Amino acid sequence: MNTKTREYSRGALAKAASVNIETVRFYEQKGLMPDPPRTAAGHRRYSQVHLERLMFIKRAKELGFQLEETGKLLAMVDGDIDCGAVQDIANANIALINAKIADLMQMRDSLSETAGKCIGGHVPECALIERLLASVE
Amino acid sequence: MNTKTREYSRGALAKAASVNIETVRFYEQKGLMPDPPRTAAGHRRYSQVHLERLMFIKRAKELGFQLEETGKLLAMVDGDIDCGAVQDIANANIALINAKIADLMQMRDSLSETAGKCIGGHVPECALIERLLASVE
DNA sequence: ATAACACCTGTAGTAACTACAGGATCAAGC
DNA sequence: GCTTGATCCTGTAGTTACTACAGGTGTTAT
Repeated sequence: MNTKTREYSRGALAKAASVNIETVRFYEQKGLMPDPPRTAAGHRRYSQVHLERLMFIKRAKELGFQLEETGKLLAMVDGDIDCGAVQDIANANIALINAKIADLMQMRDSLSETAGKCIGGHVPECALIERLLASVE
Repeated sequence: MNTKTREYSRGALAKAASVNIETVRFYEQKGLMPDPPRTAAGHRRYSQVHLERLMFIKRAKELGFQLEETGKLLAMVDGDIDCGAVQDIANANIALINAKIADLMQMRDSLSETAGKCIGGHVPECALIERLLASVE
């Protein structure tokens, strides 16, 4: 537990969380981050709370959550946490990720199989191009 | 070989290739598809050549090529084919796909490991939320 | 003739940012 | 106290690969 209440400018917050400075503003626009208090001149002043929240979003992203799902998770953190609901969101995401992986593996296998037949060089007989041309009918 | 020179409206072409009708216009805007001849009233008239090209783009997409790369492949089809250059594009794409797969697998493994610890129910102790909250410092 | 459909254009929306431009403010050094 | 350079502010546009509308014109079938 740290009781020290550090403050951050937008740039400092972004740096502390290792995200792009513009991303912070973007998350505010999207409602994922709260509008921070401002200095008299209108500069944003963030606290540790904001940094935690930004890190939360970043970690969720690293686990493949879309911002919309991340928003749902944050809403639960703000309200009350339903571990069952969280599990549902997680499982849906796992299914989505698995589908993407399957798609990509299909692409890769198909592509590398064809590309493996390429003989190289400046010639008109190219296995990959032939495959893509595969005339209609 | 079919010598029958069928003609297609935009909708018919899209249907023949199983792509969205708007996608055809989009590919024309991007320069991947040539501007087709028009009827007196300005309606596009496509031929078999256009259908072949649209199918080419569709197949390239199925192999994971971005439109820009697909454009390069098409340029070679229009000019002269360098199988070595095609191979390079293909290999770059395979590397890209593999990187995406690795990323997604990392996400999935990490996520399913954590989600597996969730006990479900309407409780505050949620393994996934805990992990995302992981306080700073 | 009229209805229903397909086509035309331009524009805006999607996801998740990123990158300006043009101006205001801040912090540090002298 | 003043200057200078960094950082901040806002609004807006660009990225990828489409998709979806609105409001109007053309085509086709009955």
